[in-house]
Order: sequence, then structure tokens, then C-alpha cells
Amino acid sequence: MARIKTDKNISRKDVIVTKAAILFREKGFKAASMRDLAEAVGVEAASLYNHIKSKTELLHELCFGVANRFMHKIDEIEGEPISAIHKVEKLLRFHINEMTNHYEEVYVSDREWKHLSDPYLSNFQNQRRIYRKRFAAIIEAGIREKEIKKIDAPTAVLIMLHAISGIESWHRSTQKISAEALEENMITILVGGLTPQSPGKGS
Amino acid sequence: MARIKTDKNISRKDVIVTKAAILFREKGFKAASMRDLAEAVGVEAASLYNHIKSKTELLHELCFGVANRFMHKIDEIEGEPISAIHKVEKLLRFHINEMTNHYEEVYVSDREWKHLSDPYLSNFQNQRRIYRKRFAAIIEAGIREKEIKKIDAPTAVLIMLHAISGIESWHRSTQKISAEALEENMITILVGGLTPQSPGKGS
DNA sequence: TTTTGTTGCTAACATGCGTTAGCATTGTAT
DNA sequence: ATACAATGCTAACGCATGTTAGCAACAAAA
Repeated sequence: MARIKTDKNISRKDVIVTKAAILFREKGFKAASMRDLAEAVGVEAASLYNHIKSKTELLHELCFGVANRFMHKIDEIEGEPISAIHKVEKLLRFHINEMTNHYEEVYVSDREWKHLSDPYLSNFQNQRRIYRKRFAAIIEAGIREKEIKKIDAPTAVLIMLHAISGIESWHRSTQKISAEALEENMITILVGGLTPQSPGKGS
Repeated sequence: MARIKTDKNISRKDVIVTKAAILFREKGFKAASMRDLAEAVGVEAASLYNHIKSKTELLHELCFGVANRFMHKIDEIEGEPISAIHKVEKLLRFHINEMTNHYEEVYVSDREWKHLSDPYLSNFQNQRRIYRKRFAAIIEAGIREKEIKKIDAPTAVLIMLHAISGIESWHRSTQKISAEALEENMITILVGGLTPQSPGKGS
């Protein structure tokens, strides 16, 4: 009888959620079946339901796990006594690292949240909206302080966030530059585009 | 008996493809059913098959329609006797306009091509790969001519393309800035990030 | 060893899916 | 008016899906 292998501190549910992230990324939430997931976990489909309530619960888990991490980070950064441009850079670096290190979950949270159902869906959309407003507020503060070009802040946020989601292509690419080089290039291009004199990246 | 309304020069198939784009965008290819599509068109599901061969054919139509437009544009731009940075800007403006004016199709082509099946899938992936290489080549030429910062060109391409796909968020937003303002802001941010002295947008 | 809770299995369910067959209705040209 | 092609409808097909019920095997505690 097949059994889900777990190390200490990793529940069987966590194993399933992690495998689900991989599967949801590569096939999409709707196209990935519970039977696919069962096979990936090494068990029969019905057995999954000893650990999870539903397929959608897996998506909740992934989406809100990611969303919470970003929310905590922006909480942290907002309070720091540093310049706005520096805050933007820190936030970007966090996004980039999340995308490189927790690729599957971040990707799924980004592309598949539409399939959440409605108490969760609105909640998620709200969090997203609020996050972007807070991000835009940082940029607007930077504009007032003349650290940042006079641009439309929501548009800048939209560019940043989506640009970072492009790391997906980097992940799939066969001839990858290193994660560090990727991070520096992205910061150079994105922050360079914000600063009035393109003074290079911040410290 | 319900009948698909068409104006002159618009085949019933075109009506279906257009509605499919809207539906595929808002629900995703897998989640959008032929019965949904039929309802949107105002007809019974089976009737659709008098005009199309399969659901996947709709996706082909959309993906390759979009891909061809981009391919023709880069053909055109590559041959022009203008600076590399100017080529990049023209290409970006084209992307932005495609995204604002043919939102549904471009979005679907971008996010749902994974669900193509295999003669078409590899073909599409190839076109995509080639397009990005050609885009990167333009940037590399610009770097050699010192019009563009020394950055990793594939990374720059990835940022540009994904940043533009963020126009999706603009489309959904209730308080939109104008399409023109959006375009100028995006060019300012993206191209400003490429130029060594951030001299503002090209002419 | 017995007991008890955890985990997995087989079988099956209801539902929704893409699609086809066969027939009815409509529009168009002779 | 008649013929023919274009278009639509109802009914149904086979299949994959998420999920449940009921029972068997296991691990851990008594």
C-alpha cells in the first residue's frame, strides 16, 4: 500500500499542496486533474481527500500563502526610515527572490486566482488591490520627493509587477543567466527607468 | 430559430472567434465551455460546429492571428534605417497598441497557448522563441552602438513583453488613464530604463 | 496484544464536457 | 414556385471530472 512520504515537520497535506503547485503551474488549475495530482504524489485520487477538503482548497492555500508573504513584506518595508526609491528597490528585490525561489506557488497565485470561488475570490482581489495601492503610494511619495520621475504611479506598479512575472520565461529558458545576474539586470532596467538621471542602482 | 447576425464582410465564423476570445479571456480556455460560447453567440452548442471544426481550432485561429501580426511588424521594423533604440520604441508602441485595441485576442494568445495541441503547439513556441531572439538582437545592436545600457538583452526583452501584458490590469481598472497617457507612461518608464542618460523618450 | 486513529484502496456516483447524427428551418438563386 | 445550400435544433454519445462511501491495511499507544 503506497504511503505519502514525509520528513519531520512536513505534513502530508503540505506534500500535496507543493505537488499541486507544480502541477497547476504546468497545466493550469482547470486542466490539472486530481488523478494527475494523485499520480504525482504516488497515491490513488480518492486518498487525497483524507488530507484535503477539495481541489479548490489547494488553490486557496497557495494563493493566500503567497499573498500573505507579500503583505507582511510591504508592512515591514513601509515602516522603514529609508527613501522611497530605496523602498521600491527592496520591494522589487523581494518580488524577484520570491519568483526565483518559490516559482511554482507565486506563478500559480498570479495566474490562477481567477478560479477561486467567491468568499475567497473577493477577498483575494481586495488584498491585491490594496497591495497595489500601497505600492503606488510609495512611488507617489518618491515623486513628491523628486526621487522619481513624474509618471503615473499605478502604471509604474503595473509595469513592475508584470515585468517580474516574466521571470517565468527565465525559469523555462535553457541558457539561464544566474539568479543574481537576473536580479541585478532587472533592478537596473526597472529602477533606472524611474530615476530622473538614471544614476544606476541604489545601494 | 435563432440565427447568428452578421454584417457584410464578417463571416459567422468570425463572430464566433471574436466571442470566443472574450470568453477565453474571462474564464480561461479550459474553463470556458462550448455551451457558454453558444450562449454568448445566441445559438445552441451543436450549431457552432456548422462553422468551426473544434474548440481547439478557435484557439489556433486566435494565437496564430496574433503571432502573425507581430511577426509582420518585426519584419517591417527590422528593415527600417533607424537607430536601435528607435526600433525598440516602435516595437513597444506596437505592442501597447495591440494590447489596447485587440485586448482579448492578444491576452488569450499570451496566456492560453499552452492548450494548443502538438503540431500547432511546437510551431507557436518556435515563433515565440524566434520573435524574442530577434527582439533581443535589436537590443544587442543598440548596446554595441552605445545607445543602450550594457544589460542582458534577453532579460530586457522579457521585462518589456511582460510589462506590456500588464495592460490587462489597466483594462480592468475602473479609473483608467487614457490610452495615450498609458502609452507615453510605459514608453517613458521602459525606454528610460534602457538609455544611458535617461534623455527622455525618442522622437 | 489489543485498541484506536490514520491513511489508503476499490468502486461508484453525478455532472459537465466536446462532439456527432439526423432532421427541420431558413435564405437564395433559378 | 422549386431546388439547393446554409444554418439551426434536439437528442444523444462517450469520456473525464471532482467527490463520496465503505472497507482494508497500517502505525502508534494502551
